[in-house]
Amino acid sequence: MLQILNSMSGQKEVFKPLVAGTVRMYACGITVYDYCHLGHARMLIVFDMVRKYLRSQGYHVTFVRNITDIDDKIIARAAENKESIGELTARFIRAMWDDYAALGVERADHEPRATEYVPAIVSLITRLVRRGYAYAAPNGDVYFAVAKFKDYGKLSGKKLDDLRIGARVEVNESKRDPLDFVLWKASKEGEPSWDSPWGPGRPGWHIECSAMSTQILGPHFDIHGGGMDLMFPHHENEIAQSCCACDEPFVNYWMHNGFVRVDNEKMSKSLGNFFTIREVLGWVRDPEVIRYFILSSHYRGPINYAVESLDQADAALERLYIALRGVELPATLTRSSASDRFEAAMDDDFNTPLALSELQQLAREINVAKAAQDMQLASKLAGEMVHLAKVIGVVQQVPDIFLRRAAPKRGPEAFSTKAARSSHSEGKVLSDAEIDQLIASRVAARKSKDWKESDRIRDELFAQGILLEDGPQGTTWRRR
RNA sequence: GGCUAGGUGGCAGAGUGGUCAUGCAGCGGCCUGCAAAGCCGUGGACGCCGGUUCGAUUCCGACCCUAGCCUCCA
Repeated sequence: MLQILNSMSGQKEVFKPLVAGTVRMYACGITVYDYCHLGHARMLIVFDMVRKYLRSQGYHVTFVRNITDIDDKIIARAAENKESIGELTARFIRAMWDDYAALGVERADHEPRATEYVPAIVSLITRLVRRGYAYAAPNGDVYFAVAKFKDYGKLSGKKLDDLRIGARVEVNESKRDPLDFVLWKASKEGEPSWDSPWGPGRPGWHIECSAMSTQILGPHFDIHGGGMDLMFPHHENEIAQSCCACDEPFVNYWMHNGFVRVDNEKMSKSLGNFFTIREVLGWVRDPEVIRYFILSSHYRGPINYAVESLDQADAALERLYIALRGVELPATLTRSSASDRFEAAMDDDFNTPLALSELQQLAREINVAKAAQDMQLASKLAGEMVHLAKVIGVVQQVPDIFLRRAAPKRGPEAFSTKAARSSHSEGKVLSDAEIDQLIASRVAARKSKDWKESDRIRDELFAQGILLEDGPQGTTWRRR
């Protein structure tokens, strides 16, 4: 029985979909004006994991992740780069998809773009104006009147009066209440614009998500997710817009993932202390390492980026792959109590660290079976492990492919954003054939008990990052 | 100032009112020509102060500390 910690209530709640057997979920996607960073990676991986797990439990999942392709920052960046907005966003959308592919994050069922939903946005705003929840200001902007929505602040636990006291909102003469937020922005000279009943303009950020989610999933759906930083004001505003426009409850379960920190500070574009996904991909032997790192903490808590954490994830994955090495996967799947424990962990608000520990236990059992020469049992357990791991998107490769991949060299820029970004040259890499040849000479040396020569070759290879292991079936190698 | 998370062994990171997390690192053993990997065993922890309890790291209260949100941000 799946339980989800609902940000709205702050409680774990038993998950009950609106329509039996189906789940409709929406996650706020990316504003495409730069490369995705590790913070985005966490959001992407977390909700990909949620979707995969729900699917593995037999739900038919419709997943929507929007793309914000019109926004102040996009306009500014395009001007800075002297390229068109369309070129800029197309470039970063492609880059984003490459990052998805690398991380094993599946594309959503729908990836609506704000610019393609302007009619839906305009009609939603029209409705809010007609119902008295929004007003057009003299300057051509349209604002949502926060005070008209009784439940405003419920998600983030804020009260309107408290917000007004702490408000750092810039003074804006057009707003009736400083907390009112913009639904439609009158366009300035040279900015992209769409026609509307309030004159040429473009949508505000918050209304996009309401329009796209409602249009695709309906006015009331199951799960809405995003980073913690979106809880206020973005999600709060979405709730206000959607509820006031549709008189429906909007979302049943709100999920928010924690931040990625670096040097104990939130990683963010505005602080400039971010590592992009493509950078970090260059510092791990395999993208699965990033996924394992992200999923080895619970999605809601904070995680700290450190090269050491990547290495720990690498070591943990290595152990799983070493267990699988030399074991044939079975044709049919069998379940043991490990599957029950794995699912119990996932059912408990997606406790991936605990679920991963079940995989580690399975690795031990496989190793024991292998040592006892019980290859049938080892195979059975390996099949179960790979099957479970698939649910969260790790351990999906042939063991030797993972184990023989070279660990990349890292410059100082991998350790801190403060270090200068620099490129570094890769050392010479031995080919598999060369490695096999050296191993063959060493096997010969061992046969004649020439330990000195045997160790010399092993040391030589080790200096190249290649680790030899002598087993009953002969000598195998992997990189470290 | 308001609101929200969180403080667990050398590190990372789960969890629980009284027997085990898990991974890495350490120690002892088995295996190995020696290693590596693996297996078995093992030490080490719950921010601080009170309270409830037969018993609290786990529940309650105060305090200290950290991060986040209150302005764009996953």
